[in-house]
Amino acid sequence: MDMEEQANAAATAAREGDLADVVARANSMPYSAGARRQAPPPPPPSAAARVMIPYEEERQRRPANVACGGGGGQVTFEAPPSTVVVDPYLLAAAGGYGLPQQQQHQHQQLLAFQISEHACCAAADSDDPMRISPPPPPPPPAPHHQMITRKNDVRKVVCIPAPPVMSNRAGGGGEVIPSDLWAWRKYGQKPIKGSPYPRGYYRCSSSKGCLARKQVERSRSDPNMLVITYTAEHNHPWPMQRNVLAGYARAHTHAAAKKQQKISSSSSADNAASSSSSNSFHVEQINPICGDQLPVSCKMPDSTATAGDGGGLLFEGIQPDEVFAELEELETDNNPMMTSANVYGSRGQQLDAVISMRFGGMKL
DNA sequence: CGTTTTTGACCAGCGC
DNA sequence: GCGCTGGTCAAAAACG
Repeated sequence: MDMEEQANAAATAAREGDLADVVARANSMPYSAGARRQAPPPPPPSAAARVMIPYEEERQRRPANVACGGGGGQVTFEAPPSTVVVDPYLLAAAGGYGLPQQQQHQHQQLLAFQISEHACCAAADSDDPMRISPPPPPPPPAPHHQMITRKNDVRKVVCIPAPPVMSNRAGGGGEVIPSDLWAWRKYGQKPIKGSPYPRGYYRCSSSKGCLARKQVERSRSDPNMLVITYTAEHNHPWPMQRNVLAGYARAHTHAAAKKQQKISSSSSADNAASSSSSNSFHVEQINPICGDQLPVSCKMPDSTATAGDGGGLLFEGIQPDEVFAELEELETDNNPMMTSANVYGSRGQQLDAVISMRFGGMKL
């Protein structure tokens, strides 16, 4: 299935006011303006998808049972049970922190998609699902079968639908990523051999001394998927207050961004949708623990898009559970496939958009 | 002033 | 040992 077509279709439907499609539309929206100086845009996705990468060999040997919904086609393969772990910081990244305990628990259930050892990204990278599902015969374990850092750090890999490649987009060679609740600061970017897309390196800036890092890159074979690799853990439960304005706007207030904002403002409905969708993303996921295919719409807060996210501004003036309740009502009323446990607002701005969707007479 | 992004340079792990 | 590659550092520039 052509994910780009699907994204476009979703975007079109979203403009018509359907909530589910609005959420889906988030996937196709640019998340932020990156920075100015940038590498030339990556080659067309189609070309990238055909690139045979060094990881292919390893991928074919990989056992598994974890499916990764790629916004379209899903690839199922096996993953070592031990790798299926729900990480606190990942849960927080998905909105787990700050929620009532019961909701956190529910959230954790829904977020049991965390897949370590790049199982998910392997699926995302795969340009030939049939090669993986049904799984190939169990291969002999490779010495470095798992995508582990050279320092033997355990990594957790999460695949999320990515915005379409924007040729004029700045930030990581056109890379535009959704952020989670944490504050990330980009500290490096490298072109990766075999991939037309650069990899961005981020570290947690919410707290000094936090070792948490993440790497963000587009899937080699599926540009519509972002592969986010988390390394190390946060040593703090919640993004701390900080001055997010300094430097932050750099990635958001460039002429191009402003220009685009101007254009998009022509439609108020469109505007509301974009202000909301541009701050969230949606994950079609499968619970790897029970193996059940539980499509979960996980609308994660995206405070700011790229690394400079305003973790410290979370739930500004609005209680999380308050919004949660609203969203629960909203979702159960309009989209049984979505649950309140996986829909969040992270900032006043985003929540305003969400709430306006709820009360603004917008068709949902 | 504090923070961020960008980017070239540097360092370390791995394979040959 | 050497080269390749990935990961990190740090200076410069920019922003509110």
